Amino acid sequence: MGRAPCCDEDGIKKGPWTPEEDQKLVDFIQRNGHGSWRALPKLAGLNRCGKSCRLRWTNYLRPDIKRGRFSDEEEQIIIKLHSHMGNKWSAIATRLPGRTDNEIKNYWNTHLKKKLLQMGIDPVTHKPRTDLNHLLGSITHLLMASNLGNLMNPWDSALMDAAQLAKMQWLQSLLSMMTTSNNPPNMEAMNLMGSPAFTDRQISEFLRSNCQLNGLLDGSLGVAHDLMPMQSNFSNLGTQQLPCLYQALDESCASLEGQEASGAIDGSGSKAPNYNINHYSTDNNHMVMSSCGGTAPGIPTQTLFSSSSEIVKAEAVQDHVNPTEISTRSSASTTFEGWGELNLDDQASDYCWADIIDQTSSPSWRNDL
DNA sequence: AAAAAACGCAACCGCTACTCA
DNA sequence: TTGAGTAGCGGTTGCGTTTTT
Repeated sequence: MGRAPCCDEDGIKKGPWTPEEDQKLVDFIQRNGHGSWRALPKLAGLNRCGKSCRLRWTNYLRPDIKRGRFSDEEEQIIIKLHSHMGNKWSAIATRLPGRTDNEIKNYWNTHLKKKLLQMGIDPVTHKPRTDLNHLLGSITHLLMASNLGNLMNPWDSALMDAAQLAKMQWLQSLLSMMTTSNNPPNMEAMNLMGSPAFTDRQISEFLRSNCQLNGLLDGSLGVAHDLMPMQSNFSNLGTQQLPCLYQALDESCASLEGQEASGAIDGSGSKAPNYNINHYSTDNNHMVMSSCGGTAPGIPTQTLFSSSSEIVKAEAVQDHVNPTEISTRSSASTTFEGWGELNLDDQASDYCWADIIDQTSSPSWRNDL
């Protein structure tokens, strides 16, 4: 090509438009039409490039532009059209009179995308989010809650009831199966998880027969087995309540992934960690384990390291835990303040369970492993 | 009350497609 | 057919505003 950009001349103004410039542009176009955009600035007495004038006119000054909030109907139209067309903003804009492609694009990126994510819908594919990463995130979220709760009093079965304990143990084992090559998924277990209703006794039995043999769980499993089995009908949960769960998960993961390691990890800073949690995620074919320490739930800092199928050998940096215990331990050596903010029995937790069970019961998920 | 972080939007940048000589 | 000029598109950035700490 080699053509010089239209706006690289010296002295051409850039940036926000002033009301005076707007008025000049509007007056000129109303009198003469825009004609050639390249010639327009000179003719209109504007020290702007033609491209800038065109954008200002089409995105802001055009008289038929609709201002204000997008209606629910408009939102639905955008979502529907985007599911068919993707990021074809100009094509979408032709179906929404008075809205510009730029406005729709901005609205999509700042509002609708988040909205879909919170509804558990992938904004790119417009299908439910069922990826393995997300599942791991869900599991990790619950494990984090589990670990934090146990720090308070790991042996108090009144506070960590049988159902909760069984769930957490099961999660640990599930995670191990997903991340350990020599522990292929147990089909019996998968069938159990896929059933519409199962009891904690069933979960407990499964754990006892499968996981303990593999050295994945510690003796605390018996607590769950010996207490009254509570019926857990996870699959009956409504999907309309998923948004809050996904939001919580996203926020949780974002806070984990966005933080840099700091003095809080090694204790050199003023804020020594008073809790520790582990976060697992996948990075292509590698497991990534994040060991996190912080002073309050929701704002952990992290150290990141990865190895191929060897997370159990990864070093637990900040609390010096025996590496072989990483996948099974349910408590940390340090104290934790503010654990009460994490309630394993809240609705979000249950929806998370529904999500996990739903996903792990599908044949495709098993194949992924 | 001040500082920091998050948010939202207008404008810009770079690329591609189209037109025309 | 080729290449210059132009318009349009989608991604990204910068900055003012709002919210949170």
